[in-house]
Amino acid sequence: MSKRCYRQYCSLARALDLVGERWTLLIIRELLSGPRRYQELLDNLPGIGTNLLATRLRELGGEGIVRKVLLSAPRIRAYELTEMGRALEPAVVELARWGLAVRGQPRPDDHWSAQWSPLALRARFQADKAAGIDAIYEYDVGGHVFHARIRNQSIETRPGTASSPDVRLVTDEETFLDLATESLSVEQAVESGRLCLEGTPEAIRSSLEVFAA
Amino acid sequence: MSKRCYRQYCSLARALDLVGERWTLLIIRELLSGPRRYQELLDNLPGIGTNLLATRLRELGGEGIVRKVLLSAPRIRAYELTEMGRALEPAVVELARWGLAVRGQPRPDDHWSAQWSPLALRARFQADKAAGIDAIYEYDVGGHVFHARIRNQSIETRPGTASSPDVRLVTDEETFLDLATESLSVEQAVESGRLCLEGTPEAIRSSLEVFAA
DNA sequence: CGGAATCCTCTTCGATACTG
DNA sequence: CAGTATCGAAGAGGATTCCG
Repeated sequence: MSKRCYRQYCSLARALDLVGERWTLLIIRELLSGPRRYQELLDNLPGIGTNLLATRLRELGGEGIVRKVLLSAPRIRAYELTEMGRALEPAVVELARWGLAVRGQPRPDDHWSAQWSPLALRARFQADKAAGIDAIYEYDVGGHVFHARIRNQSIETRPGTASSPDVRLVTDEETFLDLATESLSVEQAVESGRLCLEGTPEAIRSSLEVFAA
Repeated sequence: MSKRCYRQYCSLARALDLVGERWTLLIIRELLSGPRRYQELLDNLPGIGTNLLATRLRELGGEGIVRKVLLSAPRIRAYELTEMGRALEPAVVELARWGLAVRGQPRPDDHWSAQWSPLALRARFQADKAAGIDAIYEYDVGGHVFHARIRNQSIETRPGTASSPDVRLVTDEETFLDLATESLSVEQAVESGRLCLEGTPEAIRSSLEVFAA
């Protein structure tokens, strides 16, 4: 009757007992950028099936990884990560970092969302190249705005604008994807007007270098 | 007829397409400690079912994550990680680190193996407490010997003895497990003769502190 | 209308038995 | 010892229906 599990006293096996099932870590990925409503999750997880999403959310709720909340303003129901859920972030980032090397090029019917940009940036972040950098970079990818704070050779990302970013990067979704897949260089993107970079030349250089392939 | 996948251009989703299926990351965990033969994998993964192990190994082989090798001396077949496979280590460690907080106590029929001790140590390793430490610790857990090298606030573990370790820790499997679950303190274990620690008092103190809960 | 539970089909899993 | 074959059980995916 109870959920399938590995029956091993190993912290990896226990972690996988809780979040190792199909779709679970992708749900966590969605919620890592903030509370989301049921329909938003369905939209960004094409193929999941409504029953499975409901089941996963219930399980994650029971395990204390996700909780239901009422967003203020328009009081609508949504799901958000608990502290235990947010603690999965390093693991998610490391998996994504590994995935970078194996992901290849997009396939014709691959889904893609600008909401994944913060995770993509964090996966590409290279701590060793960030020594001595203390800066805030703001990104606007087709209207999805977020910013990253680089400090102590680590990175944090948050939704929304930053108060006084050292660099602002504005582009559309297609260009950002082209940059991510390295089918377009930053120089080409700027020259063709598809990418706008604001900041001192030195700050811009740093902001690109810490994510260099 | 190809394998089930998420059809998302996201490096996390791609990673999970390759290693997100049931048992896969546990197979990787086993192989992270070195080449293993088919039967060894079956023994340490109770419940996996021989067909599923064969299927996973075939898939991982096709993806370039695992390869078959012939061990020298007695020429026996075994499986080992490719470089791409070993690159999963940080992700596995981060998942295990998260699992530490949620794993609870062993359940009656949980399987446990001393071979998981290196991973357990790495999951508990606290980089911030390792500043200034450059040392080698050797562990003998019921005859399973491995050593850890701490340097630059990072840890590496390898099977076998070290040439001149700063600390040697010798214990039996049960005691190591009791220490891991924190149902026994190091002091109690030493007093009762279940744990033997060799090294200078300062080195011993450090060797415990970097893994402190 | 958004948020889920139900139903049904297909795939995967797990256990055992079997083979090179 | 290293797998393959088989089959019942459980899980996944899609459409539809129900609930508020």
